[in-house]
Formats: sequence, C-alpha cells, structure tokens
Amino acid sequence: MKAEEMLKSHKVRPTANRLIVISALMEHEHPMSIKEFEENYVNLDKSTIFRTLRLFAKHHLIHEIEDGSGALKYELCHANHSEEHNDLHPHFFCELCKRTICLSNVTIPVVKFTDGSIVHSVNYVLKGICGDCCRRQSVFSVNEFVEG
Amino acid sequence: MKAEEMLKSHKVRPTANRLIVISALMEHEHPMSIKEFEENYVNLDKSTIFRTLRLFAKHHLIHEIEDGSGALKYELCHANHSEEHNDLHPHFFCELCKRTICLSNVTIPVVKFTDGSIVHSVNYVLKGICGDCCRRQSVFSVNEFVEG
DNA sequence: GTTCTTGCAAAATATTTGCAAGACG
DNA sequence: CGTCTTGCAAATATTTTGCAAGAAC
Repeated sequence: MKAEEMLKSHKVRPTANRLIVISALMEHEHPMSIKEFEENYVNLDKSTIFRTLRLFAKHHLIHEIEDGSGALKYELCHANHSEEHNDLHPHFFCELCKRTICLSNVTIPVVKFTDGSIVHSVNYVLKGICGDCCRRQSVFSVNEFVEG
Repeated sequence: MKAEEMLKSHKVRPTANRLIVISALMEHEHPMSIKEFEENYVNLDKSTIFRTLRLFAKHHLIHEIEDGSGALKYELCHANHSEEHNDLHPHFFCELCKRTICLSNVTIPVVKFTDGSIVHSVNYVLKGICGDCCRRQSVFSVNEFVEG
C-alpha cells in the first residue's frame, strides 16, 4: 500500500510532513525513535514528529514500543484490521549496538487474564546482546561485556 | 529476610540510605519509581536514590521494569539464586489509576530464541484498564477488549 | 472564515554526572 | 590514610505544551 492510501484509509489527512513520516516507517524495517526522525529528516520539527506519531498511534497506524533505551520507538502496524492489533510481536533490544530488532516471526505469548481488566496493548521486550554483536565480540568472554 | 542481611548477602554495604531504599521495596508490594521514593522519603536525595537503585540492579537485588509510564519502576527480585532472575512475571500498567500491578501468579511466557543472542532480561508489560477501574467506571464495556 | 497543521520556543519530566564534603573502614 | 558514599547543583535527554503564523478546506 502506498503512503497516501495508508493515511487516508485511517482517516488521517495526508499532509507533506505526515507522508514523510509514514514513508520513513514503511521503508525502515526497524522501529524508529523521534531522534532518528530528527536526524534523518532535518526539515522535520521535533514537535511535529511527536504530534504526528501520536496521531498515527491514535489511529492505529503504528505501534509504540518501549524497549528500555530511554526513548520510545515507533513502527508500522501490520494488523489486518485497523482497530485490532493482531500483529504484535516481541522485540529484542541489543545493549551493545542499541538496535531494536523485531522478532516478527514470533507470535507474542498471550497471558491469561481473567479479572475483568481491559488490555489495550502488549509490550514484550527482551534485552541482551544480539547474535551479531556476540559473534563480532567473540574475542571477549561473555562476562566481560555483561559488566559493561 | 531482613533488610541488612539482604544487602550483605549481595555484597552491598548496608548504609543508612540503602537500608531505607531496600526496606521500602520490601514493604511495598508494587514496583516503585524514583519519584515515589523522593516523595515518601523526603530526606533521600534524587541522585542517591538513582545510584542506589542502579547499584541494587547491578547486584541483582532488584528488577527494573519499563511500564511505559515514562519512568522506570523498581521492584525486589525474588529469584532463588542471585545471578539468575527466575522470578520474572508480567506487569499490568493501568492507564487510568497509573498503578503498575505484578501478575506474580503468572509465569512469563518464554520466547524461543536461537540465533546466538544472549538474553539478559525480559520485560513483559500489558497496558490497559485494570479491573478496579473498569468496575468503577461503567463507561467501558467489557466486550471491547481481547479477553486473554 | 473556520479549522487543521506547523514551527519555534520553552516548559515539564526523567535520567545522569561532577564535584567536594563527609562517612567509613 | 584511602576509598566509598552522599548531597547539591547542574547537564543531558526526552516528552510535551503554548502560541501565533500559515495551510487546507
């Protein structure tokens, strides 16, 4: 789906800025932080990015991911239906290369929940050292970089 | 276990401040933010709290929980062994009353992970409206959500 | 014209550090 | 003594808002 249709189908007016933001999210395969938008699209203002992403989230175009990096990350929602986030997957945050990786092949394990609570979203994040970093730094013992 | 033993057994020197912090964590059954410490223990300095908690986390006395409230939460680690966090459980963050509730009766579902990554920690947070708030506010229809 | 959107500045919130004084062993 | 710990102030980081100008309808 093209960027413009994407917005329209979620009842978001496709302004220039919004098209930039949604396109960026469609191109990148990893979740992006506000800072990342600022750095890569210099003419976008921080508060515009913030408000745009908040709007997108409200309209279920994107997910917010708290990966413990200190900054929220955002990624496209691939759910089939606009109101139902059925594309939830865990994320892995690498403490070395600071990347947040979608484990999109893994369905999020659902927790039984029976006390009348309403669940709006699920955030499942693993933290550690990713495979790439492990291999890259195999000269060091595992314990050395656990300690930082 | 008493506060002082707790610290000593994890090789943390039991200073007055640290005893206050660890005791607070032992008394409260819910995860606490730095702000909560500041407000409830006025003579504790913010940076002292911060450094104390960081130290505790490093020595596996506590867990850090990112519940999406904007501030990290901390709670006692009840794991059997000091190096192995086997007491991990999901948390539920209520968007209305802002409480973070431990679903301590639920074991965290483990994601298969096979590419050579090292997992240090797991953060599994559900967000929504807790049962108490739901009942209090009949505004929300129970059917609106994914009953898990 | 009215509403929506944006850019700029700045407030608000949270985390983190530098440094010197004090406590501890 | 030397090291660890603390309090204070301030830097940094991130999120969020106020407001007026501009764009869209």
